Amino acid sequence: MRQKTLEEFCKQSVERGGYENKISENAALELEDEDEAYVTGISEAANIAPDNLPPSYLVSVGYDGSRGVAYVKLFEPTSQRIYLWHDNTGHKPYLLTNIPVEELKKVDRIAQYPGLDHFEVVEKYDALFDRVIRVTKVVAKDPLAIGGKPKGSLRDVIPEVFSATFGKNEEVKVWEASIKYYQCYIYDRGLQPGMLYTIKGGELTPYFHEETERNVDKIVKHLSEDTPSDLLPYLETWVRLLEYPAPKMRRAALDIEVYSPVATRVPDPEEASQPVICASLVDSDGRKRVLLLKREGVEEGDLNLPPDVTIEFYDSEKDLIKSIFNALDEYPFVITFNGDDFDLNYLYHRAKNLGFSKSDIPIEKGQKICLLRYSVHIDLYRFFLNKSIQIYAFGQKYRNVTLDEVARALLGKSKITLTKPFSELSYGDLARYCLNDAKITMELTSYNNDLVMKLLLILARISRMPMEDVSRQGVSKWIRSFMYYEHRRRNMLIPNSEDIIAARGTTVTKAIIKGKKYMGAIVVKPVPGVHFNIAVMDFQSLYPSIIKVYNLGYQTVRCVHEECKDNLVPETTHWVCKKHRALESALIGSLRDLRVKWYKPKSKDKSLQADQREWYNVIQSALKVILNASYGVFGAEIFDLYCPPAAEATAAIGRNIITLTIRKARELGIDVIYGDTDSLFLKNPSPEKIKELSEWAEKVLGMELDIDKYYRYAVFSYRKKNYLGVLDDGSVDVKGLTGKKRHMPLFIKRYFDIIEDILSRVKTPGEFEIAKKDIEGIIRECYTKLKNREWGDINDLAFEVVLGKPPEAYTKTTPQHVKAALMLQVRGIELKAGDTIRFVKTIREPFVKPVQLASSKEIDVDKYISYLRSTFDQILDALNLEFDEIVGLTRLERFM
DNA sequence: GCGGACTGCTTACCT
DNA sequence: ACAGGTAAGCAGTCCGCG
Repeated sequence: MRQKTLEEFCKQSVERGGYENKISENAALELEDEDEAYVTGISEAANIAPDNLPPSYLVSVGYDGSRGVAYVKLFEPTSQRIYLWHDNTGHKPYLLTNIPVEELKKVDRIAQYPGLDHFEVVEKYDALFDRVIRVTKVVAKDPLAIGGKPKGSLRDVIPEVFSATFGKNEEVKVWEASIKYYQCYIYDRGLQPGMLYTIKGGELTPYFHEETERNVDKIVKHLSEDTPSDLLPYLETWVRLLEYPAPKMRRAALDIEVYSPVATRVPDPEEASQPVICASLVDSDGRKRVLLLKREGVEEGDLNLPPDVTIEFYDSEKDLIKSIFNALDEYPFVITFNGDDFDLNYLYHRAKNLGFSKSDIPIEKGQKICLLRYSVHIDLYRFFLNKSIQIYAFGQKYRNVTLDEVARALLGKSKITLTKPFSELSYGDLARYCLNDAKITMELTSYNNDLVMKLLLILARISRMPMEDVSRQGVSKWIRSFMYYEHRRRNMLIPNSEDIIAARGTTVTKAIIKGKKYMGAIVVKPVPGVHFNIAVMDFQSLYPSIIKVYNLGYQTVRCVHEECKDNLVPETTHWVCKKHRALESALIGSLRDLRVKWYKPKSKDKSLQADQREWYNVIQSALKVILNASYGVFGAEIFDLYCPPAAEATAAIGRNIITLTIRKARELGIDVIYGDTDSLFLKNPSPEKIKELSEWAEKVLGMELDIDKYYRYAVFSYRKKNYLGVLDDGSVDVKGLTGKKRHMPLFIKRYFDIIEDILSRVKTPGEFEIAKKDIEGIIRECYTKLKNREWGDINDLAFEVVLGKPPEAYTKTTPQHVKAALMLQVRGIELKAGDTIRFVKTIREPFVKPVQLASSKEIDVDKYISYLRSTFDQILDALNLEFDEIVGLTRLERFM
């Protein structure tokens, strides 16, 4: 019998659109006419996964407190529904300790502990000391007995009881007691979030798709030649996780508006004292609903919304909220922008205030998050706030994480600007505003062929985390999670952070920057001037490569074996194990190889179909996000496998590699113009020389050194991290130059852009001389305009600087933007960390003013001219031009 | 009391 | 709440100065 292809699943789901639940959906629609008791959402029984459930994606795992077991959420792509499956294997939470069972049994506080289940003796591999140890597994009836109770869970009680008596010879140890129970469940059962499962005889059973499996084999085989053989099993695991396609994920975006008596105040969701007056639901099938609360004295306004929008009026707020709740139960995925903090939080408390019973509220409120009982809630605010996502997945396209700015950057759409407070809006205006928010929220998950949803799925797979968690947590948690998973898979003890520090010590090099822990990368002093024909070479993911090739990890750096101590890391006193492969090295190394050798090339492979290429591009971006952070986490205290010597060794080897490579290049007679961390800028190298250098790197260093790009020419001053390069197609890379920085006044930026444009047209050294004259002219023009105070809009002179903390928190110094911020605050404008302050330079104390308060007369022209000078000097230096000479001419001219 | 040399703080950037 | 290195500008401090 032929299996359906996964694409067929997905297509089918689109066609049938998940309309299997017509009954409850209609019930929700008919609410208005019902006088009866509320129709509740789907009953839980309807959501229990039946036997032989069609292949379904495991999207979430949690703990059901009332049943005292773990549960999983399975997303069935044909019906587009979520099914729940509760654990029936008897898995229980536990911790590990070095206190023997007999000792534990002697103490009533432990032996009689209410939540205690039983003790076991287990063996674990202790990677820090390369030995197998016997530890006690303390098994509990519920997760709170292990950790998290304010009064003292077992993880606190055990050290408390034994530290006095036991502490003389050996320290009391408790391990693995701070892992969330549902993560523990994922690890122990080897579950793969984001992958396919079915239910067989009541058991949660992985589902393998033959065609995809064959594909996995093919890819692994293809890559097996140049992968170290011990990494092959890792490669295969990753490839399987990445190759299974993503389903179509039916979802609704929700946005609510709340009445507010004070126009400038957003009502506090914890109090929820004001009514919900509007809600919008926009779903992935294009359905759009606006739910409005009827209120006294509200104008109708223009209620002519597009024909695909359904407007529903509710006499009672309770009915309106009930209607929202029904939808929340229906959709497998619910999308919000800041729903954790506001929308769902507000609805939760508002429903409670209105007397909803617990079972009528589908929202499960945590400390800082809001989850849903039968769906997966994705709060896009949390996801887009993630720095790694912001930088590496979206290339810094947005800066501030607001719905408006993210939507502008990614979709080219924006929020509707309101001229009146919510309380004064007509139904029509309110509906339009709210609907627009829900629409762009939805679109943030659907643009680029559901990029964001696919990214979340892939990240859930790699990290082994529920989709809810992966969307809310940072990259260090993702990395920790897949590393913990691997510990459990290999029956390795997960060390405590202090165990790693105690066993491996700290760093031995001195950082260049005060306050940093160890020395980082090398930046080569550039050769100033204009250089034609520059080849930029770089090492493909240098740090992950080093971790792979040099076997770095907490287990291997400064290992316990005498015989490894001669395997030294350059410039340090650290050595690396020669006997065992570090877990980090295996996991990160295999991920790196996959990205470099498979997913990145495939994402650009024109012989593939567009949607396949797109899918591979999602995968390679996800890998990029993780790989980019993989070295950093070693050196981050907040990372649970923090290992400073491992981070230091990575950077030290990196310095060694770039240094050796520069030396080799020079030996080959190539001029190295510049280099930073993992890159080399080579002047006019012949293809043969490039090849030779690359082969040398491969052979001697075991590193892949490739051409990244060619610059027609590049402009360097003496400054590091500061250059301009013109590519063959005339596009320009500007790196680090002040004229491009975010905070610079638009007036200066505009002239900088003109110069950039002039430079982009230069093709030959000859053309350069003409360009120079043009540049001089532009600078003169800019200077004259300033001198004559002809800047037009004063806003164009504003510096835009972001507050790193609230204005009051600057105690050591008061920078200029803070001075301006304080002036605004005096006027009753509240400011917080992350707000951008727009200010101009003025002639009188304190020499700054927020633009809003400044007039053109008080502008300090000389200050701006000195900024002009320093900004353009970065380019003029390289062109052998002098700012003063250029503008001096004009002064002469003016006197003549 | 004031200017110059210096250090420190802060932001924005690069890899 | 991944790392360190660099540029730039301003704030604040110290020291010398008969």
